[in-house]
Amino acid sequence: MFAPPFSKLTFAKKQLQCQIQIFFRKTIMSAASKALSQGASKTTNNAMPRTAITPTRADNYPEWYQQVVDQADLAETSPVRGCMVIKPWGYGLWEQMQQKLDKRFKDTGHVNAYFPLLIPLRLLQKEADHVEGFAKECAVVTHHRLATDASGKLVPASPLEEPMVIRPTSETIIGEVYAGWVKSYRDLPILINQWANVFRWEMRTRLFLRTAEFLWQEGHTVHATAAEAQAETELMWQVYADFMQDCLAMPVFMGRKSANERFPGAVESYSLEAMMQDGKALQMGTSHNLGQNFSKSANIQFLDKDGQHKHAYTTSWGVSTRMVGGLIMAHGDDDGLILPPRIAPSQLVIIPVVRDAAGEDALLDHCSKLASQLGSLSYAGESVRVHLDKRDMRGGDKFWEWVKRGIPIRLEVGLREMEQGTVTLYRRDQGSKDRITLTHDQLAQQLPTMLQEIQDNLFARAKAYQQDRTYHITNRQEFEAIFAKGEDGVGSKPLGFAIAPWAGDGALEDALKKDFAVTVRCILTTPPPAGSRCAFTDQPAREMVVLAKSY
RNA sequence: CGGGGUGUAGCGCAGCCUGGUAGCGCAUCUGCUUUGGGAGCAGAGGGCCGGGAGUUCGAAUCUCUCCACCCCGACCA
Repeated sequence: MFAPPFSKLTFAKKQLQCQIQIFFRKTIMSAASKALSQGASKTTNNAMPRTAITPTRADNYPEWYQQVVDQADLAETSPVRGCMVIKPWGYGLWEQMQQKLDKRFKDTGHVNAYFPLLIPLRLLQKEADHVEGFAKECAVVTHHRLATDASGKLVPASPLEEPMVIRPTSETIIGEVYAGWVKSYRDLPILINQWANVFRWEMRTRLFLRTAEFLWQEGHTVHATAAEAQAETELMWQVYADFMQDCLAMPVFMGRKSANERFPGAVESYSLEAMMQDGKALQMGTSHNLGQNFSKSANIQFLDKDGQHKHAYTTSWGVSTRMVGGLIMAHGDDDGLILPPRIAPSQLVIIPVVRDAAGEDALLDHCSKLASQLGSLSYAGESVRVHLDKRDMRGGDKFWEWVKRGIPIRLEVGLREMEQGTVTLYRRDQGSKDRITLTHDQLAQQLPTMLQEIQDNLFARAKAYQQDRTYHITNRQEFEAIFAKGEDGVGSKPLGFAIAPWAGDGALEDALKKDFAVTVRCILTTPPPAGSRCAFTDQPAREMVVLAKSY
């Protein structure tokens, strides 16, 4: 066994500096290179507990995020620039989100429909602000055929008379269609949602957080009055908030968007802002009151009860696969993903501990029965989702794989448990070695409660973190304590959200963005305390804003 | 679109300066040993070295030229 040249280690220097130093001293070089090539620490040193994910959140948050996406088997980059492959465990998460949201949409009177992927250029052209907002990031289809050139290569042929854009969002095409549907006040309201993919030519992409193509839902509604449209916008905003808190166990700040941050073409945008564990904000969803902007550009008119032709009022609202990224960064730890039970694709995994072939069949049979027994229980109005992991792998590998995937509960069942009629249970919201032994009856009795405990626990943790990192500030010095970098590259307070009385304008927002990379995430609905003054301009405060760095 | 970098086995890399047709770790497969935790030992399979052209007896290595991707900026759910 000889030591490999140091250069071999350089690529991972950043993540593994600490480990490398230890390894060098101990000259366990084979262990080190093994660890490096797996992108995971294999240290056996007690002084530094081994984590399933390397680096840790504290060491390198962005890299930790990428590793979790990889190690939890959620998604990977694809051969297509900027586009991801969502793998079954990641897609399962999205399916759970879809299911829960869809129910809420239906419960509030909406129905689903589907509109075309391609949008003729002239439609996009119609709304000026909208054009300006999306023009730079559209993929454009210009040909409708492929031909082979002299060298046998496929080349686009037959140019389209009018190019089409791949929808970056569907306001324009849906507006065009709605214009044909709406004639009378009797046709209103229209309450439609679409589950779809959209495409935006993003410069820099990160799995789930910003990819060129992503999956989302977009609700598009039409109303007879401004008040109805406003009510719809706020209703769906609230539906999102309930979903995020109840299912994703994520607390959010809710507020209006400033003119700078508003959706192109909207009169008012309302957002939900969640805090990630690095103190940065992630916009989890938006609900827009589009006023008459799109109904005028698409000519959505109706004959009202009073015999007058009027332009309708429209709204749109959406959330995307980006929420998966938010979920990872809100709940994950240094051992990987942690999933709230309500949206976990599987809530419980049974890992049979097989010692030798002798008892294997009986054990698997025993576990299958246990799985169906547990699967017949219900939690949060649904059957408990149980997975039996029968794969022919070593137990330890399976154990850690499920830790990294974030499954809420792991059960181990070996011959010993089988004989005793017990299981060994581990909760993902507790230490990876913390286990309890339960009889089947105890388990069946306690499981639903335990799932809810995990759900509540995750929310409470996220909420505590959010509150801990939310600072109420009244002046610029307090702002800079959070966001201005000192000599060591960090502020004197941990990065987080600042809530400030505000009387600023777009120019001030631009300045804060330029100097501190901080933006107004949203304008809270709560008014500023009487007599309070803007933290930056010292003018009488108009409103309270949430300031943060964001994804 | 500006600045920098990288393309060698599934993944991560070495080899290139000083040309002699390819190596390491992990992963994979097989056997034995292990087994309440992310194994051990032994063996095996896997690469026209991003594409093309040139120099040369000979190119992963030198020259030219394309192409792709990554990082930093401008943009964003």
